[in-house]
This record gives sequence, structure tokens and C-alpha cells, in this order.
Amino acid sequence: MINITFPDGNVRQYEAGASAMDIAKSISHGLAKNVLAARVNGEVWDSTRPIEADSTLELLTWKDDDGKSTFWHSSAHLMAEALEALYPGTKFGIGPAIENGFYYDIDLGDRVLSTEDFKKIEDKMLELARQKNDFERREISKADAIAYFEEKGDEYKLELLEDLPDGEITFYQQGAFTDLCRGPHIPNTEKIKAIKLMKVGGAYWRGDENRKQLTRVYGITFPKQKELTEYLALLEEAKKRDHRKLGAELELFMFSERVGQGLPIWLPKGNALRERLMSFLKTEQEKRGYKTVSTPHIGRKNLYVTSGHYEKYGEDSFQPINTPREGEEFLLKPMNCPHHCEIYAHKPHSYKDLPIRLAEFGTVYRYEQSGELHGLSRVRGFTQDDAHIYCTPDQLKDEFLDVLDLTKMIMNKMGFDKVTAQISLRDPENPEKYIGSVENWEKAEQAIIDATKEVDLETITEYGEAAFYGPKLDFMVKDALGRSWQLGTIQVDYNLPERFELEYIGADNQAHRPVMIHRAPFGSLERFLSILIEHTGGKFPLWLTPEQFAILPISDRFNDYAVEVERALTKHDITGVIDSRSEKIGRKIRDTEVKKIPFMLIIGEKEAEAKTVSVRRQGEGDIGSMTIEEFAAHFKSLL
RNA sequence: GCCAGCAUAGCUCAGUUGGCCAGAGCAGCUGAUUUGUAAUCAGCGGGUCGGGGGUUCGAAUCCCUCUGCUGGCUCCA
Repeated sequence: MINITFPDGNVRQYEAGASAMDIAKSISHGLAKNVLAARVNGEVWDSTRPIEADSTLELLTWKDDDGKSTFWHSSAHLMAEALEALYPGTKFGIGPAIENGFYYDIDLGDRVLSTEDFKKIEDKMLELARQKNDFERREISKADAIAYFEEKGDEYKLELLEDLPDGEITFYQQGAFTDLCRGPHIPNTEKIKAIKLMKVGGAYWRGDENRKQLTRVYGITFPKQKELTEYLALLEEAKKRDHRKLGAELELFMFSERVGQGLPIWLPKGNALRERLMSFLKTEQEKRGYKTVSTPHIGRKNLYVTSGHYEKYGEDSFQPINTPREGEEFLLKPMNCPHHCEIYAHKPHSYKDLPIRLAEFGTVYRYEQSGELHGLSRVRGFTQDDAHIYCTPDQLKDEFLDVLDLTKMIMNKMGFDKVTAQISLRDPENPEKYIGSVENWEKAEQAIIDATKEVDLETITEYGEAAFYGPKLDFMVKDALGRSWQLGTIQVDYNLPERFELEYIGADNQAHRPVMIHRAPFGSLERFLSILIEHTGGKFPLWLTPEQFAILPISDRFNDYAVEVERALTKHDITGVIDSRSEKIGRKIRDTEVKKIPFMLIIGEKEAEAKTVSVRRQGEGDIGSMTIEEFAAHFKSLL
């Protein structure tokens, strides 16, 4: 007998060799029906795999992330089975589960797969799922595995096998399809009830752009049809909120082929949003001792050679601008930090001056590959809410904590209540990607790790995600549709101060090197606004929205009173527009609703006489009549 | 940058296998209407069919090329 420990601490005895599924059945059949996989001693296993020794056991269902990903991984195999049945000779790369569903990279030879083929593949998958085939795990020797794929002629699997040690190779089979796979899998294909293929695209074999491009087919599956329907509805909603669509509809920003790819142009309303964001952040930063600076959009090439940016990005960047005579070279500013370092360096500093916090809404230009550009989220010219803090090593932690505090405060104000962070450290396998001494890196990484421990912040750690000059703390938020986005960042940097030979005179009358913190809570205004647009669906927070009200006169006769109302509200710092067209009130309301202006102030005979406004809230309807002062008070109560 | 797809009026889209002056709705303009909580009526203007080249008696439609956009890959200081 073996002892099985459950997550609640209960221990029960089972016969050696019992599987998680057997154990689930002993508890309840309802539970067993829902089991997709099991976590045995912390490792995800097939629910049907025999457990031979004392273990901890957690049964995984659709509610668990690992249950879902097992389900989707098995669905990838099911899709592969369908593809092999429909297109014999198909070769298979890899087919993992991803955040939403799964994909499989396949080589179809000369055949081009398009979305029109999806229906056929989905139908085949459903047909195969209904055959109720078990996923069978089998350990196999390397030689036998190689023989199998040589026979099949699948060079991709053979290449994968090269890296696998003999004795750790497993095959999984369901129905007619056998795949090299570590597993685990769900017990049986019958659990897959709803199937939707999503997209098809190219993907380099093993992510290497010099190697063959395979066809990647994305899909998603669910145990219930209803869940698929809900998922598709969510995608529909996301499409409606797409910032590119809303940006055009609400006249926030535009792009122009003539101006150039990836160069956003802000229209008056979008610019109002930007201005309001900037002034909000400026006020917060002033409270925290930041000083604002302005630096040029270009700088001599040598500046970036000094900073190390040129060496790292020079080739893949906008190329230097040359002056007519002197042969001087200037670069478009890709970062603000070198300029700020020069500001620091322009005069000697005492330890008593530190920390020095230099802030700038700095517009920078980076050459992004054309295929990467995407609305406002990935552009070639953008404005960072940048600041650099120069401090002594002793001050580092407090400064870092203050930046953390500021960032969290800002995110909450923006309506993102779930903020998490990623600690981005060096890739231990590629030290040559980074500049600066190992010692400085260790100090910087430790500073971030220590500081985040002191605050209430959920973090994950990723290796290889650091910037080339220092480790980062990257902030992530979840939007209204549950999607995660990466926003701003805080970076600790010992390297640039060294490269720019920055110093301060300490209490010991000796020169010391300051530490530098790079930080941008929003990251860039462009990217942040793209996320905010989708998060709010264009219904921005009142304090941020470009047009806070629209005055809608019932007829031309009340246009004068409309102006009176507008003036009164301007005195309260509430701004909006008047719709003085000779249209019926229904029309004016409809047009204002579509523009998502939060308040409609309808005025006619009654209101003009009583000096009131009839207030309608966007998306909600009439909320009654009130005086202008009452409305202003109501408005302010909502800020 | 690579692979695949797309590009018709300000916007959303029609335009059959190449064949009369390229269409609709919304938006715009003009006029009428002076209106009470999600679209008043009528009239008018607007397109070198993304740019260039080619095939053809004839191209929005077929071919080449450039530009831009979309999805995916790679990249992201």
C-alpha cells in the first residue's frame, strides 16, 4: 500500500500502482469525469499513469491552468492526427499548448494551408475525438524512436530526438497517430467537445530565421460547446475595442503613408488625452522631488558610442544624419538616458545633492522591423514618460521603493487594479549580451530582488529578459477583458554612470560613482494609451476624457443658453462641446452616445427658464434635472 | 526583415467567368424643418478602383513591381 497526500493535508492509502484516475473514482465518479491530469509530487502526470510510491497528489481539472494546458496539448495531438489523415505525408515540428489554446508547426511540402481548410480539419478532429481513443504513453528506446521516424520520414522529429537522452524518451499514441512527446495527456479524446482553429501563419523551425519556415496552425478547444461560444464572444468584444478601430472612430490618432510607417499622428482629442496624462504624472512627480528637463531629438553619434547603444543597436537602427560639410554624424535619439547623464555631468555634485531625479517626456525614435509595427503598441516614434534617478548606493533601495510606490499609485488611478511585476534578469547562458562587470550586475539584480520583497507585489522572475545594461522590473496589468499587458519598467543601472564617468563627492571628500535608476511607469504614452483605450473601450475616466460633456439644445432658440452653461462649467474646469446643429434631440443624443461623451446636458424651454440642465449619462440614460452648480458638484464627486 | 493574405468615395462594403459613362448605405455640402432623451425629409457634390509597369481590341478584374495594412515568425535599448 502507498500513502497518498491530498492538497488539504489528508492522507489516504491506496494499492501501489493505482493511478490518479483510480483514486479520483474512489472519491467520486463526478470528480473522475472531470479529471484531465494530475500533479504527482509537484510534477504534472497523466491521470492514468500508475503511482508506485508514497506521493502527494493533486487532481487537475479544467479549472487548473495545468489541466487546461494538458487538455490543449492533447488537442494539438488530435489536430495532428486529423492533419495526417487529411494530408498524408505531413511532417510535424512541435505542437505545444499556449496561453489560449495550442498550435502545431507542420511541414506540408508544397501545399499551402488556408483558413478555408479549417472547417474540414475541425470536422475531422471532431470525428476522431468521438472515436473516444485513449492517449497511451509508451517508453521507447532512442534507437526504436529513430527507426520509427526514419521510416516515417519526419526529419523534424529526428532532429528533436538528437537532443534527447536515451531512456527518457516517450511516445504517445491516440488512434492512428503516434508522436514523440514528453506528455502528459488527458485520458481520452472524448473530452474534447468543441474545436475551433484560429489562425495559420509561418514560423521558423526552432525559431531560427535562417531555417525553414513551417506552417503554424493555431487552435483552441473546450470540454463544452458553451465555453467555446463564450470565448468567441470575448474575441468579438476585443475586436470592438481594438484601439486602432476606436482610435479612428473617436478621432484620437491617425497614421499617414506619406508621413511614414509607425509614426503616429495625434489628433486634437487624442492629444488632449496625452496632455492630461502628462500633466497628471508631472504633478505626481513634482510632489516626489523630480525636476523636469528637455533634451534634443538628435545627438552626436559619439554620445551613443559612449553609452554603448551604438555598438548594440547601431546597425539595426535609423542610420546617422550627416551634416553638409563637417562630416559630423548625428543619431535620432533612441533613449533619453545618455542626454540625462550629460545633464548630471555638467557640474560637480556633492553627496548632499543626491538623489537627483531628472524627468522628461522624451520622444525617441527606434527602427522597428516593418512587420513588427502595430497600431500604437509598436511604433517607430514614441514618447516615454522617462526619468533617471542618480543616487548613492545607500539611497538605492529607498529610491527604488518610491518608484514602485509611484507606479502602483498611477496604475490604480488608471483603473488597473491588478498589477504584477516581472523581475527580468540576465540570461546566464549568454553573458556576452550584456555590458558591465559581473559584480555590478549582481549588485543591481540583488537590489531589485530585495526591494520587491519589501512591498506587496506579486512577481515572477524571468532570465534573459534584462536590458543589455541592467536588470529590469517590468510591470504588467490585467485589462477589463482579462488580458495581460506589459507596461512600464524600472531598471537599476551601474553601467552607464561608469561609461559617462559620473561622480559625486562623498562625505569622505572622495569621488564616488552614483547609481542610476531608469524608470517609465507608462513605458510610452503611445503604448499605454493603446492599452487604456482597449481597457476602457473608449470610455475613459472622467478626469482624462477629452470631452467631458456635450450640451444638446432642443432647438436653435436655446443655443445662447447653451453657451451660458458651457461658460459656467468652464469655470469649474469641466470642458465639453455644444451640439448646435438644427437636428432633433434624438439625433443629437445618438451621435453623442456613439462618441462616448460621458455626460449629455439637454436644454430646452424648461431648463432655460429654470436655469437648469437635464442630465443624461452616456450608456445609462436620463438621470434627471439639476442646476449647473448641482451638476458641477455631481461631476466632481465622480472624479 | 521573412511567410501568407488584403488594398474600390472620409467610413463600411457591392462590383458575376476581363466588356456600355464604377454602385449602395453612412458621413459631407445645400435647402426645408425648430424638434424633449439612440438616426427628420429632399437635393447635390465626391473615386486617375493604393502607385508604377505589362498582357489584351478592351483591365477595378489577369501578370510583374513598389508602397501601405492585417495575421503569424524573428526582434524589441
